[in-house]
Amino acid sequence: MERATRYSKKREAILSAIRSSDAHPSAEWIYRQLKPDHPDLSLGTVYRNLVLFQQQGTIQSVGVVNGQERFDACTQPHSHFVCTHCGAVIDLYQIPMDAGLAGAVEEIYGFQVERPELTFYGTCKTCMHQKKIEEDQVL
Amino acid sequence: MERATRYSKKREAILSAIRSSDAHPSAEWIYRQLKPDHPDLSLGTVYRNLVLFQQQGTIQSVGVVNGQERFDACTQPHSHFVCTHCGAVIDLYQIPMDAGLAGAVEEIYGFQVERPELTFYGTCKTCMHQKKIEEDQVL
DNA sequence: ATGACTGCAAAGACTTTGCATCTTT
DNA sequence: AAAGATGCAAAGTCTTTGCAGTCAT
Repeated sequence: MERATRYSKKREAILSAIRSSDAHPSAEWIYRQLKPDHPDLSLGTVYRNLVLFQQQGTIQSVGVVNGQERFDACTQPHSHFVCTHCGAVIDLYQIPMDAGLAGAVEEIYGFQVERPELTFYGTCKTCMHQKKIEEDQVL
Repeated sequence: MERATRYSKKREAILSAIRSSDAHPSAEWIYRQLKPDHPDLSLGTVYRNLVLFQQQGTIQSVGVVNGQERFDACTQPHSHFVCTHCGAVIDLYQIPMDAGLAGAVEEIYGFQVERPELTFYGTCKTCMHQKKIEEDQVL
């Protein structure tokens, strides 16, 4: 038995905020983003709706970065890059995920794969420049 | 200037606990594992050493599962399976990671890749059996 | 009117940290 | 003796939740 879902202005705004960003926002980011136009928005509502969207399959978590869970409105399989310096999460649409691997996992190990995730951790362009500047200053 | 590290019995025990398990333990798991033989061990020490091991490159985080960070003493690139039902994290040594992709990310996007991570989320064998039993009971 | 949605604040879970004490070198 | 490592407990962060009031249907 599923619980009925009603329309809610704030829910719509929350989903819209996620969809309009490619930064893979956190709950806190969404909250700060919407607070000016929705002064009575509460963080609890953001969290509750994030749970709902995930249950619906409308959004997906892309993992926890620096202690905060990050979300993606694009639920098609695609790769990500996570900058370990600034915490940026960036879509890598040009890096293909081998579609056959999920099937291989199911065959070889007998697991049921719901979602593959290919993520690269490292330093983004901006932070590389920043690091270079800092190094030059020290030398 | 680096800070010197001295020998410590507990540090050794913590690393050994991680190395002797293939379950990708959490801080809590390590703590409970060692507590019987080290009654005066504190959770803070476990956390502090986990940070140290990661800085040294001795261990790696494999991400946060059900709110708890999980660690791996095997720092060679290899794939993982995460069961979203029981939280198990399992090595997939037979699922190769395309070694060329990291290079492609660096070339195409100009990022510096330090670590690729290929993870499959789904239901493990044990939980699939469990689910089947539950479904049969309902019907 | 009913049941879903929300704000608010308290509670929870996990992790970090300050300080006094103990260990290693 | 000097500096690192630890225990303990408090504090910090992020997230969840109970309850009373509000809103959609």
